[in-house]
Amino acid sequence: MCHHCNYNSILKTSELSPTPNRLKILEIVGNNNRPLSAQDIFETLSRSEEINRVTVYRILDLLVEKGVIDRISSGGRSFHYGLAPNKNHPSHPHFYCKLCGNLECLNPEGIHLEIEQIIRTFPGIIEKVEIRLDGVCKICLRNNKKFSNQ
Amino acid sequence: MCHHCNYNSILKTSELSPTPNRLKILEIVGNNNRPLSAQDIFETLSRSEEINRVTVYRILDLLVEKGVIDRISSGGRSFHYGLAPNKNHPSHPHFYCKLCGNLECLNPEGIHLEIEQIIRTFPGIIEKVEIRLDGVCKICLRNNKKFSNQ
DNA sequence: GACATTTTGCAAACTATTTGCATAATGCTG
DNA sequence: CAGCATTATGCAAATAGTTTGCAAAATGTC
Repeated sequence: MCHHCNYNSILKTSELSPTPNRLKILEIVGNNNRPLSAQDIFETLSRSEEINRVTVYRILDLLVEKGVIDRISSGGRSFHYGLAPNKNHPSHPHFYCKLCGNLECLNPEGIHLEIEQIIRTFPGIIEKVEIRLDGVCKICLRNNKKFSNQ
Repeated sequence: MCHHCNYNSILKTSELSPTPNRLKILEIVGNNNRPLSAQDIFETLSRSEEINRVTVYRILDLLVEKGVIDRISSGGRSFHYGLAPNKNHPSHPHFYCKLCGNLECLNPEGIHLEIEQIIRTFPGIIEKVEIRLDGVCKICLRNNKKFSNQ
């Protein structure tokens, strides 16, 4: 969730004209506290607008390409999208619940990743690092006897 | 790649009867130095055997469920599969090349992940941690002028 | 206002994976 | 070893998520 971002100017500085659709999709991604799937975004937007699913995919691709948002592996079949790390939003790990399929953001301070050695010695280019924890979330744990005694 | 594993006994201790197909799939996964997609495994196996793609998927699901192998998010659309961490194979990060789509294993010693605080305070169950670096691999870097001056 | 460019929609294709159901193989009991 | 239950596999079709091709609509430019 971002209260410091001017989405309009983010689009402009990324060489993207701020069309209504782009703006709305970026707002949905940015104002959410967890990475959303294309389907999530499509459904959210469809509640107030007429928009085609393909348009959502294309805008998401554009935003990823320009580095405005990140495409995140959910642990399930679909990609999820969240604001790319910047000064207001430090890079952070995610948690994927294998039962309900939800993806949530974890506190960036909880994790210390030392990776300099790899970056220094890796023969290619490293552009981003993704850390994901998989398991069962609090809610599914409560609803699921099977896991409650582990 | 595993030279210390007796796949047959791994299957048995996992309550799985060591059918020829299961054994062959586990061998392919275990003897490879990078996580493979179901398609990779299917193609490899098809060179010597008649096997159905669905059987490959089902066996992979079984092996994941029993904890013999890990299902790894590749960064692309398909899942990849590698031996689950054990005493011979410490958990390690992966690198995904966004150009060629290959996934490779990185040295486990290159990365230090401190995660105890999260594990201690997380209200659900954490079963596994996945670290993936994304970028452009050495080979694609060489073949791709576009990236060679970064 | 005419023309070029960009953005969106729609239908259809495509990739990876899963499901349902039938057959084949295997294991167990007497 | 026959009969039966269980497990493993195959095949066709369905599904989920995403991408592509092409045409229409919207926008920007002179």
